[in-house]
Amino acid sequence: MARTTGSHSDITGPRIRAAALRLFARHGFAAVSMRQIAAEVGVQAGALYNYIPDKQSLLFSLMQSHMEELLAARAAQDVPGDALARLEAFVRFHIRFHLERRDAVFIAYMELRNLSSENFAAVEALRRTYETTLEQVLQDGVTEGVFAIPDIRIAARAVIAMLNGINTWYRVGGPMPLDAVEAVYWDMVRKAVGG
Amino acid sequence: MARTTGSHSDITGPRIRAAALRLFARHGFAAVSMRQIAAEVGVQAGALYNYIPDKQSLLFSLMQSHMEELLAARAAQDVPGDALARLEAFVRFHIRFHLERRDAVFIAYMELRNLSSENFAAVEALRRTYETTLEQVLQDGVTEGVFAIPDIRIAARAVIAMLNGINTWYRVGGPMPLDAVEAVYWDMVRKAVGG
DNA sequence: GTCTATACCCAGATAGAC
DNA sequence: GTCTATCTGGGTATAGAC
Repeated sequence: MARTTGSHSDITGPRIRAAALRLFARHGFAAVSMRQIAAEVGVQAGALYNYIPDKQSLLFSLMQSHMEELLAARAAQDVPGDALARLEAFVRFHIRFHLERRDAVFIAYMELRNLSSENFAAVEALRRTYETTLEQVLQDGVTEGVFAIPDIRIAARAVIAMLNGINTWYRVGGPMPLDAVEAVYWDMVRKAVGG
Repeated sequence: MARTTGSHSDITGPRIRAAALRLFARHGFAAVSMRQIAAEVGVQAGALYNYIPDKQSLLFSLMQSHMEELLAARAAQDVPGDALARLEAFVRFHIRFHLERRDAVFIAYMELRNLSSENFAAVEALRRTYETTLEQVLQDGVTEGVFAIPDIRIAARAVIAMLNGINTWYRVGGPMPLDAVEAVYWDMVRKAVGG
């Protein structure tokens, strides 16, 4: 018979993170209480502090993990090749990765102002690194003569902003297959950079 | 000599709205207290309730006003003409309007989940109406044969998302003139729709 | 219309028993 | 590692004097 009290260190930690991710995404960091998170996990509020030093560290940890997973996945995905193919791969990767992690993506964009300045700087550095991986592809394409882009940095931001917009309206299981979404956005991105 | 207490109904109301707009944009709706707003205005918290029924009505009112001003400005700006010119006008209008009202724009996009379902529906309808004014231009351009767009609705959303991204990085008074920003984004939008 | 005072409730975080 | 109990502070909103 299961104990209702005792040691659960290896499962409670991840469950706290999962519950916080869901609740922060749904209601916002400031609107979610530690007691709500604890209730979702099935422990008392005080028990959370065996796993996290405070609420804000929990937020930062969630954002940092998300960004690091994003960067790792991006690094594994960006294989050598011509710039046009690499840009298409970026677009499709970005769409899929971000649709698979809506909660984390939502938090990463909406809760930046709830980070301390040091934590903000750390997350911002990771975000900037991701942006740079796209800039590199765009720059290579310009060098190869296949892209026509007046401002690389702005173009990278514009592409990412455009793709991030998908999360606000696309519903998995809806009428439009993911492949079709990718194709439509890839068409627009390709044209926008003159490819 | 100025009274420190008494009647100020015609100035206190707007000051409450201005303070709330600024504080909500900076710290988030849930993180801002009525006491903070009152302190910013220079009254006690209880006095706020002479002007607003509750905190959420204040948020809704700010968002609704913003969207209505946006729609009014858009209606005044969209003059007849060829689709390419109207699209350029939309892009330049959207950029300028949104950069001039960063706080309201930020709130309108970030605080939707803090609205009651009725209030959310009202704001969403206004947002959708704005989106439709862009769709109309895109549709006209396709009909005229000057645009090549696989999906009008997605294209409109993509353009708006791309342009909204400007607010996250552009700083008025920074190294880049507004004209240059408009030109770069117009170049990308024009190409993206095949114009 | 604004004030003071307060009702009522919940927040984050900690202490010490088990 | 989790519990119960609690500290301390602050939240929205209202009541009634001025």
